[in-house]
Amino acid sequence: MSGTDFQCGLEAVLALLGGKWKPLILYHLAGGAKRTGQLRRLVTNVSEKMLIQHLKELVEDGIICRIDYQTVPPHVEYELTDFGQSLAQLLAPLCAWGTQHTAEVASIVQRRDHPAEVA
Amino acid sequence: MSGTDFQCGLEAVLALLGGKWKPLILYHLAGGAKRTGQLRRLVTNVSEKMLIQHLKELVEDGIICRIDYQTVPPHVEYELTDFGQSLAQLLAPLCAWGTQHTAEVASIVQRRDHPAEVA
DNA sequence: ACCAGTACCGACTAATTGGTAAGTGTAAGA
DNA sequence: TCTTACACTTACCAATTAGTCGGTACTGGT
Repeated sequence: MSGTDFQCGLEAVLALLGGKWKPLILYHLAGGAKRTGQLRRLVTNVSEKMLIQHLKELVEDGIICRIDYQTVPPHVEYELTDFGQSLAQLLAPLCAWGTQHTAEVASIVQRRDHPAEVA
Repeated sequence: MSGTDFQCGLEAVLALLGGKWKPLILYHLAGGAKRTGQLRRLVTNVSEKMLIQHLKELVEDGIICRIDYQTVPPHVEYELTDFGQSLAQLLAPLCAWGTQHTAEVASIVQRRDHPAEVA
């Protein structure tokens, strides 16, 4: 046994998308190729280190590909592969659900921070 | 600002399902109420501590509910709430994708463990 | 009497993950 | 010339997350 056997497809997906920002990166890349700096601004709060680290992992996993324009002030873009596309499309329903329940989720998360403040 | 503002619905979902085993727990609970020991056996590799911790969080977040039969050798069951149901249903497509691409994902994950062993 | 099992708690430790801050080399703009 | 920006790296530290082990209160089987 190698830990590579998934008891349910969910685990396979989780193995690919584990990492605080990966789903967000995929989401933004679903709208087309972006360069590094663009992503850093789109995925607010991500540190440069984590962005690049996750980007590298996603490239290694064949989910996105890196396009280097070989110019001297560097210009690099990232784009979803077909595999990544199919994965990114799965996120749309989650995103929609989250948008619908934003208020509910926000109040749940707040309740976690300030415990029992209600009557 | 409180960190409770999501730039995309995805973050809301992630706020609820962050935790190594939560998606798996929801998945198993989608098949009906289960008692603690059952879940511990279903979600293989989970430690008792993590299971219970996640279960508690999910209860606090209103995603599942705890049914205590008040018997003396304790008997407790966990069941999805309506809210949790709607969340759990989102996981089905992910699970299906993972099942379809199991082989591909498995080889990707292995490539991460043993770096460059190929010709 | 003793051990196993139920659901759960708490202290302590280990591993993973995330974050900060600095530096690289080049070139365009002020 | 001095600063900014590009994409990225490295070293180091903090926070989160997970895991181990032992204990609780009770009962049923042997």
